[in-house]
Amino acid sequence: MGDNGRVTQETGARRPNIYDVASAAGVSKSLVSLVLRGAPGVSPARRAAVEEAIERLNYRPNRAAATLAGNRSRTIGVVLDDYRNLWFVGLLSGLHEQFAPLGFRVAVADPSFNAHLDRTPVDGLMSLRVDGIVIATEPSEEMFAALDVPAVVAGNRDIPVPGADVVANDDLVGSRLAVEHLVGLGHREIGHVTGGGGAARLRAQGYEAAMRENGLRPHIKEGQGLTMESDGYQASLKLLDQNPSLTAIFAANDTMALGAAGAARDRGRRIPEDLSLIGYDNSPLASANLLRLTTVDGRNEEVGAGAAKALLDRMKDPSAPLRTMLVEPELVIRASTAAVTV
Amino acid sequence: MGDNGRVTQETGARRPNIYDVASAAGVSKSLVSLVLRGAPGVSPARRAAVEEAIERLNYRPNRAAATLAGNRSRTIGVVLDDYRNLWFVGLLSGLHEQFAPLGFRVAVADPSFNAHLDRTPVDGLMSLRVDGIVIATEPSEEMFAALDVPAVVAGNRDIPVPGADVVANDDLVGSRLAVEHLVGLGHREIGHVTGGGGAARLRAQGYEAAMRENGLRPHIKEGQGLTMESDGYQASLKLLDQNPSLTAIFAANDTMALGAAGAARDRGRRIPEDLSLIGYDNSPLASANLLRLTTVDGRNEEVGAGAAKALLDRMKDPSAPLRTMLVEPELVIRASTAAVTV
DNA sequence: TCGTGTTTCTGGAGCGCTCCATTTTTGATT
DNA sequence: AATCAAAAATGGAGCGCTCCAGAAACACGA
Repeated sequence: MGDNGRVTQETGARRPNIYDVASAAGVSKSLVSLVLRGAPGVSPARRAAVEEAIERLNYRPNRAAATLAGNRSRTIGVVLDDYRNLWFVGLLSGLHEQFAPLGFRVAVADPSFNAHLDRTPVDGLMSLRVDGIVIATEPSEEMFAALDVPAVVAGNRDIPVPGADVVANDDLVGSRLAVEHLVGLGHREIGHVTGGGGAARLRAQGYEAAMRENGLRPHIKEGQGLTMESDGYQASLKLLDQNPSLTAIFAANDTMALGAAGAARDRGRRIPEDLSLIGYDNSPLASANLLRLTTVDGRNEEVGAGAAKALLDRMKDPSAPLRTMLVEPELVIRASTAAVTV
Repeated sequence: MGDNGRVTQETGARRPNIYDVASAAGVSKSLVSLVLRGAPGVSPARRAAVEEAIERLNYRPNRAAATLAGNRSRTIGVVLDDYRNLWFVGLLSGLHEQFAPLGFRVAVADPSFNAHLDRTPVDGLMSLRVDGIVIATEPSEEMFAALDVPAVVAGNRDIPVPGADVVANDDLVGSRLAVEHLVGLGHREIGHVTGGGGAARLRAQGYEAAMRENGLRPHIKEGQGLTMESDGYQASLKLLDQNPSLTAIFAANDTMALGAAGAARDRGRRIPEDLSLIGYDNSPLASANLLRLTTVDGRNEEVGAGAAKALLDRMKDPSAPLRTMLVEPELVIRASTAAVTV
């Protein structure tokens, strides 16, 4: 008993391996391996027999063994910084879209988790023997010290990196889009709220340049912490209090824009009637009906797809010169910006 | 040249393995293995020698080999459903907090990714040879078909599961907290917006029961799709239009509450003056200054910690009876609810 | 000095695959 | 039917570890 038909793994029952499948299908283990990897040059009859045996035994390949034997994991590691900032969602789907058809998996690591076991998330991925790494957080020296496979930095382009290609949206252009949209609506007194972190730095820089080009005086307020909602709120309050003539705020990202919207509400400024507001990222937040936020779309899916391509190129030719690829951002106009009322 | 001091891995240079470390430290590979695993009973002198060699050679253990040889990966897999619904963030940190000290990693899989390579995310984790699985999405039959290690379902408790413990917040109690808070503020006409999915179903059920207990008539409106912002918006619009006398809305989660807030604004209802609003999850969204949303905190960190404990218990004793553990939710009162004005 | 237990250290076997060189089978062409 | 190239299938070696049984080193009292 307990052994009939489809095998339900009971305690102690050894998991079937490639040899079990081979003998069940009446072929060699090597042939099973070929079928598993979808290799060409296997006769349809044998392939079907192997597949049937796999199904019947409820066989699952052991990826640890495959990785060890092949010295490659067919996995791409992605280093994230914070799950709460949703820009990575598009990035992941762009990466996945490119890698999946090639048989590569995408594995995610974030710095806060597993910190006890590895010095950096890169360490963790290295010991998984990933075939490539996408760094979607602010890159640091020690990450690159541990690096041993092709890498590409996605999203951050202000920090010079020793040995990685860079793919990002063009934050400078994005900021210009935002400023010019507001200027086109007649705004002259435009504030910017920002925070720590690479992309934010570039966005502030782009804002400042665009303002000067338009002959306008920049007003930048940096939140205490990073680029969270509360930082956007605090910075916006200060901005509004110090410059009552402000008619528009450009926030370094949508989350900070949410904070800015809170500050506007608390200061009795209606959006967009009394204050235009514009964000960055085109996150799910921006399309919420309460905000209907005009925002800069960094096209993170394209950034992800570009990162995937850069990684694949580098895996083919590790000695090719390092490249930086910039994705052109787009302005998404919703209801949080309006012509300035005199 | 290119061989001085700290070894920077060049193309073609074989990665150091446990034997390289052993001979560099003048010990056996077995001793290196012991040091790597932090085993007791290694003399301080040898331990130091090994650690020095590891550092000098820039050695990284090969987890594939360790997993294969030990027939365990010291990794717990987590199946997520959607990165955009942030309730999982607390869950992950609760899980991690418990597992990290025990030397277990936490690996995340989500259904949409790697779908081409595996039939279910559980398949993917199984071939990684995870030592346990936390299912943080709506469990399905086929997930359990592939299962071969201890599993616990976290967050969803309405679906009966064949072979897994369940840890969740008590949605029925949470809904009651919400309704009673509103009733205490004098509300009688309280609507509920909900959507598809297990937790939502229970929350609606709890709402209905609590309403009836208080002698009130329930008003439930389900969005077209799932439990996203737009579903909350649409359902709330209908609710408000059909029941103009409504003074409060309880949303199945914070994201839907954001949608409800949009609907309220579009119908000229101020929050909380004209309409009280209450959410569920206590996500980062709820604390945003624009919303200051009263919400039910499902205490996801505790759910995560509980799931970890359940999993560890089951790893020790696979034959123990299945358990369901419920975490008591808490009401977080912010500024979106107020006494009803007559 | 010699046991005798305890702690520390070691070599061998084997985990389940991939890769490769080789063998077997197939099928086209004389 | 004989020959030969191409296609399909195979067996062996080895990836880098863990685990285990046993060897070596050490501690301590008789």
